[in-house]
Amino acid sequence: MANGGDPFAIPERMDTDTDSPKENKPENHTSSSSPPSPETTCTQQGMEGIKVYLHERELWEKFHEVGTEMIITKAGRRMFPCYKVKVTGLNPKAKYILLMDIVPADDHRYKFADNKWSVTGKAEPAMPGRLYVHPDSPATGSHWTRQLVSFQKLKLTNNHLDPFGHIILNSMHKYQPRLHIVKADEYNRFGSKNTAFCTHVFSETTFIAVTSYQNHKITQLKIENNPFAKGFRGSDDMELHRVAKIQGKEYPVVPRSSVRQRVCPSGSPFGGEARGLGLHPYSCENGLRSTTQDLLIPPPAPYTLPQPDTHEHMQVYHCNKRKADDSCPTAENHQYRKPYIDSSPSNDESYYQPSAYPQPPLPPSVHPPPPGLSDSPYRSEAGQRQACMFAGSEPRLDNLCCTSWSYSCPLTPPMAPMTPTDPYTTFPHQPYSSSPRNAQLSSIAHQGSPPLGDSLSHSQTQSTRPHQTPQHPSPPLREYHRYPSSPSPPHYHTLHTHVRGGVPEWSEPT
DNA sequence: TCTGACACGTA
DNA sequence: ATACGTGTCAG
Repeated sequence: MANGGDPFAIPERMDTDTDSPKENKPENHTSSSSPPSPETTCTQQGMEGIKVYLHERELWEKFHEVGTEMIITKAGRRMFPCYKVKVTGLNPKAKYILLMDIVPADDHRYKFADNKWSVTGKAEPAMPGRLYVHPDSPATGSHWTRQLVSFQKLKLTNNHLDPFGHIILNSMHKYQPRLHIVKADEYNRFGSKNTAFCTHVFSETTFIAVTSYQNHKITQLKIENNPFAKGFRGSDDMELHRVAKIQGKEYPVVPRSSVRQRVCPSGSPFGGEARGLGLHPYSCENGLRSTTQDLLIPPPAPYTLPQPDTHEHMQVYHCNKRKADDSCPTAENHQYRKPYIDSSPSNDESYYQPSAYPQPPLPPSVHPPPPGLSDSPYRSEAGQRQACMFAGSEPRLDNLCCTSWSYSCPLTPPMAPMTPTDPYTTFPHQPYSSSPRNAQLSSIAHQGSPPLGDSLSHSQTQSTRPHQTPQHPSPPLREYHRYPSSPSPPHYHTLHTHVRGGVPEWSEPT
């Protein structure tokens, strides 16, 4: 195993990709010059025609060719390149929830040695899947298509007990970010039998989580392209010196950015010889579409996440921040804002609020938002709201409901055997329960949810080109165990964003 | 491997 | 000016 192939490559992907990618490119294609390719296409009940284009794909590809690394820290670290997409094909009047999750790309643990990544063992149990709901959600198609949708505020952490709602990852493991577009119903809810959603995967966004950069090439790419790292950029001369130095020659002047690692002149370390990891430079293809059921189906054992039981494992966070998301301005009328964590850390992160949580089981009907939810801070603070996070062993979009966040235990059986070592199996998530909202949410959570799966309609698409093993013909997602078809965990998640009078008015900034 | 103080940069 | 996003570096 191992590296033999391409560590970076994603194991079987659902490749049903079909649609030809590079065809219709929207004008707005955010990514500059390159192949436009509509990286994705959704097809299904109301989701057909939706296309998603990865912004700055060329930049992603540069990183991908080298083997993208994303730093994970206890406090949470943003991703760079930032995950931004251009979405087209949405019904201007319909409301959608856009969210992301990051799933294991495979079952391996990696190491970086000899200037290349290689498999060094079996992956740790997957962290509970957390969903990062774009702070503008829910919003109209018009809103989402008007401008780039940025997930720049999303943060990655290696803290399994992270209280901020950041996405939890294991260091030295490879991951695949995914974007989900969920259609909300007229009440801004979703999760009903007819809820439609589609999933978009850009293979060039796969990365290995690290606590410190391993490949110096990646460090340099980050420094060269991330504005916040400008301080580490050196002059050309310095760069020359730096390079020379790392190559073994000594020079008097060395930029700060200089380093601890040697540059590897050839090829991408990632995948060792697997230069062509198969993953890169391709435009995304679309076409993957699975039925609702596919998504609902629990991932194969290997991929499964812990606990079947759990409410305790589900978490939904909502982040209310003081500032509007840079790229995603939102409504200004917030009425509420409060930290949900007692011991909240001082930064604004403290405004993340887990909306739902483990709680006692509840009544089945989730849809009418539980009292109180309507007033929840969620909606309010729209302008400040940063994002919502969902967490669970395996989030399931199909269970999301957008009027309030909540989850319930699924009918679905546990996805898989829980791993004893999984921290989440035992982590109580107590911190969150302090929030009233949480209580309410939780109250909704856990109820048995209808087998949404069956009726849930959605479509999935994947931008990646089919590479490697096309052996799995159909339900791509399911076959890939480390790559669940949907963020679906064993629980039932419901998202409720405050609704007033039935239909919240998410203002759409211009 | 991982952590946290640090300088330096953006916004 | 403040807040906070960066990689560095020593431990």
